[in-house]
Amino acid sequence: MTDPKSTRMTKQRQVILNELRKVTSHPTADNIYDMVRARMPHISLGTVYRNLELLARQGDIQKLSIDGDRVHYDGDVSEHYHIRCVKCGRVDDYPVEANISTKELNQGCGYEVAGFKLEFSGVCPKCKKKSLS
Amino acid sequence: MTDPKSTRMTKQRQVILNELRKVTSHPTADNIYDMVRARMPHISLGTVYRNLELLARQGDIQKLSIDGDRVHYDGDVSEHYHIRCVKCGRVDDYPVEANISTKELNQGCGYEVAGFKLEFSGVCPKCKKKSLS
DNA sequence: TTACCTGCAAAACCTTTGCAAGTAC
DNA sequence: GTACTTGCAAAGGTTTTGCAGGTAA
Repeated sequence: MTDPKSTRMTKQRQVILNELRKVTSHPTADNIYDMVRARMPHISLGTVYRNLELLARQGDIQKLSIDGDRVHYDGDVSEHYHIRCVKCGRVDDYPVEANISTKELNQGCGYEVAGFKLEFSGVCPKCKKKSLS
Repeated sequence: MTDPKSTRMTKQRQVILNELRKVTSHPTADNIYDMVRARMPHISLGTVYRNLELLARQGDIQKLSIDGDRVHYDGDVSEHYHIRCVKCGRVDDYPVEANISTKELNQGCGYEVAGFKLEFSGVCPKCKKKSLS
């Protein structure tokens, strides 16, 4: 896939973006496919993937791809961090300040450092309850 | 796959561990398959995956699964961080101190926090050169 | 009008798994 | 002897892609 020179706001793209901005649940591509199909039954999964990729490249959404498991998407592009449940895979926002300044980054091993990813892991409230019973 | 009650040090497992400890290159399962096949031509890729999983669960090696791309493995289990080249996917050690204390972690959003993953991204020296020409 | 985009289905890709034979302990 | 492990090959699940017809600007 090569980058297009310009992009168009198609109905599909708009609906995907809307649905994603509407929730705080960090859905996977498949989740988003389901959400969007409720409004647009004939959309294809391929289109969902193509648009998520494009929107992420444009900076309209965020791709959360930490930890091997499948990719999650976030309509909130402001700087914040996440926590993933090791039992069920659920992803939530995690309010913490990371004092890693990007200024001090360009010092190691010859890389042109661009940024970092930080993700927490743990057991979510629901799974905590479940393991008690 | 359920955890075995005890594990045996098979030749395959030993060679995989040796090869991984020998390098600092953070290879993927496929890379390791190639490395091991040089010494043990009949080993199967399935065996490599099974052993990497098991060794990681035992804490003998580290699984680096940040950032969507395929999983890399690290024979060095001491605490340190990594940087991944956004162009070629290469993974190197990145010497930085992260002052995120695990004590302050159990405060957010009802999770039982277990840990965090931190990975840097940038352009590696080779790819920097390439993009200049 | 013309890139860009879509739906569909097939392909690609990495990883996991079932099974019968082999092996560490 | 008996779990644990292997090689092989097939299956699994997610993501990507080719193509011909559609559509935003």
